Amino acid sequence: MPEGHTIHRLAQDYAARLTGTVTATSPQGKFSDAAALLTGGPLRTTEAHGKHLFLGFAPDSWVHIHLGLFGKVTFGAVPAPPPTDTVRLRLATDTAYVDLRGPTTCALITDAEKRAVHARLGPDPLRADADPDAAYARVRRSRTTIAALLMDQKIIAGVGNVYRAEVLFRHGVDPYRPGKDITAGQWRAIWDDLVELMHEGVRANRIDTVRPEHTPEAMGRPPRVDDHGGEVYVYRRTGRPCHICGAEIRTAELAARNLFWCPSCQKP
DNA sequence: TCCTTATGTACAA
DNA sequence: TGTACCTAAGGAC
Repeated sequence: MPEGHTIHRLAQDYAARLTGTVTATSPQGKFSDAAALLTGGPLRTTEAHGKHLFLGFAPDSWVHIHLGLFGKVTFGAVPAPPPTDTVRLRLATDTAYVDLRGPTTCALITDAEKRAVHARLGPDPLRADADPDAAYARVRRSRTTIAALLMDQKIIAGVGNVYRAEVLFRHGVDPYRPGKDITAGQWRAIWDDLVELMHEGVRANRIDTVRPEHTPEAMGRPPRVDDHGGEVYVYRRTGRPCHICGAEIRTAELAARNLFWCPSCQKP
């Protein structure tokens, strides 16, 4: 379930679990040749930028992974069970194994190709080298809606449909507001909030965006469970009451994705 | 057992 | 804007 926090967490987990000599296989078949090249070497380093994951093996040799909408990674201890035939890449050591299924990208690339991936991505709130002003320089010039801009990985890397909906709610911003009408102060607040929310997402390995004062307990309401594993204000809550004002959460399709917002808390 | 849906992206027209 | 791609879970039959 991949937004940027998932990928940064995977970078940490791959590095922590795969120490020592690695054996690589591709039961599904599409990565067999590359797996043979990786086998016998150590996993030297891992890195994430937005939703892109890089596993560093030999010098000038990286596995570039993008999970897309369906990709999943599962970790386990040896003895590893026989892989199912959908496992694109299994990396195994003496003590652990990691299975990758359904990625949109899994390719062996060079340093230069990796640099090209970084070059087409915007700043990532989870990276220390990120420059929020570089993102705002593009946002403030754009007539495109802020909802679409937040999903554009060239502008800001790592935000997906959940963080997009939730951060706009938290700042009371109408998703249809054009980028050029977002003030520098608003952008800074949104960025700083994403930094905090996404770091918490890496730590917890899920997306929680509800402030302590708005939890069901704090508001004297029955406990609730959002079906994607985190506590949120608007994502996939179409037709249900806003946690703050009680208005019905709305949904609409925007650039082939579902957008969720509270029409009362996020007025035009 | 079939159909829908999903936290994504790239490419063609 | 539409379509293709990759997988699995949940719900309707």
